[in-house]
Amino acid sequence: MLLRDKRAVKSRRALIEAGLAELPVNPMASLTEIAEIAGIGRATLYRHFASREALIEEVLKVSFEDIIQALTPMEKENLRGKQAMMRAVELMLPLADRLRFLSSFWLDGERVLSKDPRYAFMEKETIITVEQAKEDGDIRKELPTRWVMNTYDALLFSAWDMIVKEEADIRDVTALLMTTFFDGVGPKPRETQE
Amino acid sequence: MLLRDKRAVKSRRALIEAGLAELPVNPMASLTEIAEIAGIGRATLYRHFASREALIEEVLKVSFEDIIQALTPMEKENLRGKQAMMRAVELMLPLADRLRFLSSFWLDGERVLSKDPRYAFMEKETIITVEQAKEDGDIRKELPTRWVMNTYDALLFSAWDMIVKEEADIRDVTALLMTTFFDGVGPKPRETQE
DNA sequence: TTATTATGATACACAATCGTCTCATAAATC
DNA sequence: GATTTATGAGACGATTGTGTATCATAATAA
Repeated sequence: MLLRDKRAVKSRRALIEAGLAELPVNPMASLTEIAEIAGIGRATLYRHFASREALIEEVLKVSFEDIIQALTPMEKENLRGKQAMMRAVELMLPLADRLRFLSSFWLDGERVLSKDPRYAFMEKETIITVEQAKEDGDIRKELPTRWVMNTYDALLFSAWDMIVKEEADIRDVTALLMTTFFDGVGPKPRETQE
Repeated sequence: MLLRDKRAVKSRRALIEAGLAELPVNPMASLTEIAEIAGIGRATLYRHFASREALIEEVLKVSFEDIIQALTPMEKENLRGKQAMMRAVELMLPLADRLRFLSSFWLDGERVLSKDPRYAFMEKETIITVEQAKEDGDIRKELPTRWVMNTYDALLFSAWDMIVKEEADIRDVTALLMTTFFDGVGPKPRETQE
């Protein structure tokens, strides 16, 4: 299955999308179910992925790749600290389903996403950015970087949750996220940004 | 199995604890595995719980009950708004494993926790408290209550994550949570309290 | 057009899980 | 101490998921 054929590309994509959508909601979904959701025969699933593990691994890979790819525009923008964090939110929110998939495997048995080198890469970038924001005075220095990062991630999922439930659109949620993150929910929003 | 016997009480408790600990990490865990973790024979598990579903339902029930019970001291304290939210965090954080279990079944297939009447009860209380805080000027009125609640929940899990990883103790995390929630991570923490 | 290739359907063996049952044993209740 | 009751171990059939194989068909590539 070398993906030279239109059909193979389409099948593969459908299977990955099915896994991406179904596995976080129903982690016990059988490969039969996933194939059905993808609208593809079970046998074909096995032609593309040797096992359940292989499918999950592939969905993880695609999720990481998509997120990193979504962030590539930032390479040329030379943002730092707070500005970089705001831009990253904007770019990642449309891919919240990928983030959800990653988070649903956050603690999954053997896998332990926090030890994945791809996660480590993204984490390292975030640490740098948070510490820039601290230097710039946009984040209080006495807050542990780990806590700030957890908060950042937590708010991203909170934002995603509102988007999928259609309680707000991406624009609104991005604004809510940034103001809550930097200013909290308390009164009198401050001018912390230029 | 009417729980008049010491042994039955102990077995039941062990099984629920095993489910509470294992299912969020490994949602595909078989009942054999859960029985082993509990240190109890598989046959005995079936004597207590008719099925996997029944076990999960029971763990959910116990989780809800424990959380609500942990919050009972507040009935006599007559707190409102921000004060009530801070106190609730303090009381709930030690039960973060229960919260984690609930959250891991947040979107689980048929269940959809957000439609559970027990969840609806807790949610209703939270809505009231958040709106009190808005009236009191402790939370900005222009923020959607739904967003504020999501943020609150998200930070609770963020806090729990640091606790289980032993990156901070409950006291520190409670303080981080409250300051981040009400003041954000930005500079110059304000005097929003009393 | 012709040759190639992915696909769906189906059948298959294998393993794991499920849920029930029995029976001897050990612990509890009385 | 006598009786009741929960337990562990094991056997059991039924069901379900897994992974492989085959074959006719339809879409693609050449």
